[in-house]
Amino acid sequence: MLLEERVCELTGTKCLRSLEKVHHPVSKPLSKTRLELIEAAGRLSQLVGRPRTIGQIFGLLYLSPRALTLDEIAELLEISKASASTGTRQLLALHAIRQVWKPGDRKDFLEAEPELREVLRGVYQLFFAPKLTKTRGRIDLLLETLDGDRKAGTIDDEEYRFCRDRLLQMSHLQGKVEKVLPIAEKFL
Amino acid sequence: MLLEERVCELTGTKCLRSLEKVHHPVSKPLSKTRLELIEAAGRLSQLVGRPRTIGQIFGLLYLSPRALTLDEIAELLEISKASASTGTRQLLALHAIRQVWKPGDRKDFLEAEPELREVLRGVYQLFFAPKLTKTRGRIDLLLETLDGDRKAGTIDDEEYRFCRDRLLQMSHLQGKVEKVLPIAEKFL
DNA sequence: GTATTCGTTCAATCCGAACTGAACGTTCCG
DNA sequence: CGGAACGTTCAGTTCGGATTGAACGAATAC
Repeated sequence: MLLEERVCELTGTKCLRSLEKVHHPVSKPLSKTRLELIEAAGRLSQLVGRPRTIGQIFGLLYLSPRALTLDEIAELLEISKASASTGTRQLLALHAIRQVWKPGDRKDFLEAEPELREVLRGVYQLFFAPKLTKTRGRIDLLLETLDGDRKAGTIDDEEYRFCRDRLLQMSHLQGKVEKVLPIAEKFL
Repeated sequence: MLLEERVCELTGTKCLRSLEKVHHPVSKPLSKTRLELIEAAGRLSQLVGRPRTIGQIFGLLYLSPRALTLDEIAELLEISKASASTGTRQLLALHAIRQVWKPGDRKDFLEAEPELREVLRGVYQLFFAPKLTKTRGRIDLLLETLDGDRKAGTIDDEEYRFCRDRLLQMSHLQGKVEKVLPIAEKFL
């Protein structure tokens, strides 16, 4: 096997790293279905601007009949344990997955929240909703900034009225979105 | 000024490129309000996984009392004309901005769609809706793949039933989302 | 005709987020 | 006590998408 000696620049310690595409010995090969869902979930995840790993981990767990450990996740997805750790913690924060403990085993076992509605709810409540309320504050701030701009003489009256009108429109839509989304969620 | 000679690797032609941070001579400095909205729109854009430039261009145009040309957009946002071009074309595809032509001027003038609801509608219809229907197809395909997995003996009956159940749940939620979103849009 | 002035396209570069290996803190076991 | 087995953290690297300069085609101007 082709190997490369690497020196950790921080500590000076050495390690060997394989240059070949290592084929991790998978405990039990994943079915085609699971592999495809993992890929699809990964794409979906990065479609909405999240790291691909997050989606992959959830996809893996969602089709997993039993809870998996961090090491199993890392092995099955062929990612580092570090990635698996950060990914699972993010998913835990979103309430998309849960930790379960098995008696007599120190490992954390992870399983997907089975109710997809809850997952969506978590993503909305903990990810989108905060951004929405922040946006509201920012628009209000912009209206003040605009008044400042006029007083400072940076803009003329026509531009002032124009911008004010548009900012108010933004504020209006923002308010409606904030009202409609929770209602829509009820109908899922 | 610090200059660097660069040779285009494709054609062998040479050019000088400034290494200093060039401070473009802005035709008319933007007001603080517009600058802040541009920044916020840029962040919002990359929050949902789109390039920052897209949001910035829309933000600029939305608070612009008059339509702007490609060159003005590039100059005001301090981005290349190439970026401005690709960005505006994406926004045009989403119906978020429009082209207007002024008699006796060869340039394209660009202005934001004033009705934000229309912008949202465009983003949904032309960006999200296609992904949603594709997802439906993909879930159906996964159900077939799952049958294949069982026949191939890759999975046992228990795993088959488990995965089938979860895939059906996905299908169910997907259907509901596809129904609810257009209705929610009506209420904006 | 040739020379500009547009917008677009494309290979190459750049940049930042995602990922990684190694170190670390903790807990459990002998 | 070690030391092994965990999960987490962090500096450093990788990598893919955003961005760019240059080339290009089309339309106009001279």
